[in-house]
Amino acid sequence: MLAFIFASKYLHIMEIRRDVFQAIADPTRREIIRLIATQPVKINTIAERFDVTRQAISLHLKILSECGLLHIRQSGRERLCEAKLEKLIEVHDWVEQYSKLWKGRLKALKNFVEQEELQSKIIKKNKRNKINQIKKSKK
Amino acid sequence: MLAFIFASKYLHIMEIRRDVFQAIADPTRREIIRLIATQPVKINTIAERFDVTRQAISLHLKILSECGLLHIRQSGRERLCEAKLEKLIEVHDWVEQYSKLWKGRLKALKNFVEQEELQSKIIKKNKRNKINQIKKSKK
DNA sequence: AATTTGCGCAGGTAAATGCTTGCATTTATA
DNA sequence: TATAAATGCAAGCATTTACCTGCGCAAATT
Repeated sequence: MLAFIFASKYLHIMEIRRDVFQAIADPTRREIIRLIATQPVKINTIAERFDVTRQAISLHLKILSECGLLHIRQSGRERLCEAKLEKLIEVHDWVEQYSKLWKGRLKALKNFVEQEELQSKIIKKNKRNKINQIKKSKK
Repeated sequence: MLAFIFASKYLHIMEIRRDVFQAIADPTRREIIRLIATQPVKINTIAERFDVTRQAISLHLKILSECGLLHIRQSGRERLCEAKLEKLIEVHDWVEQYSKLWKGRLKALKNFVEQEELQSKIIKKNKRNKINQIKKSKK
């Protein structure tokens, strides 16, 4: 428990601020992942697709590489960037634990709404009966 | 196409820098989500669980709220934070499109490794036969 | 009515992020 | 061998982030 408090206090200092969640937070980096998802691509080719300098893209690639989302392979004077999509399992698993919760809730909500509808129908029916009774008694 | 280039150029200016990916990038915010995932919790109760000030936590809650991951409900002088986990669908779907790719690759890799093993066995077998032949001829 | 509790808001700081320009280095190629 | 191409590295800058302290205000509690 103490360790937990300690860890949470110094998390922003201790932790290498390069986890997968951090890496995919940036839209440019997500776009890079999309580009290299199916086949390895040269650094320059990636850079050409964006309107920022090659250096800026290089930095993004470094971040992605540092957190294990891609691997850079030297090939002559070129460098090929290959996606390591398995690293996304971390994110997948994290979301998955909550998807169970929200799916459960949606189901519960659906049941609730259906129950409400049923109740509302019964009330309406009773109301109609009462109105009919009043009408009858007026006659 | 032009629109895409334009969009990608000004993405970091145009975009409200508060998307779900950005929100879950911070470990403190992920921990907050964990705390309120199953039931609504008061702001102060959340803040007590961390070693930073209430104000810092309040800011995190604001960010989570702005991107739709939680809803703050006033209840007298208290404020209850309720998780809106459905918002994680965005992340879920994004990861899912790549999970298909990485699963496919792992399968391909498995096949490749199995093939390699088979090849290696055949080679070893051939080698063994040769050695035996040599041994035989020596005798 | 006075105090406590639960919060928001404003202003300030240090570090991180995202980008730039300029220069060095290695490897193909004319 | 000179040159072009593909890249890395370093220094600098604006913006954002993740904190902090201090203050104010309204709803409960005493």
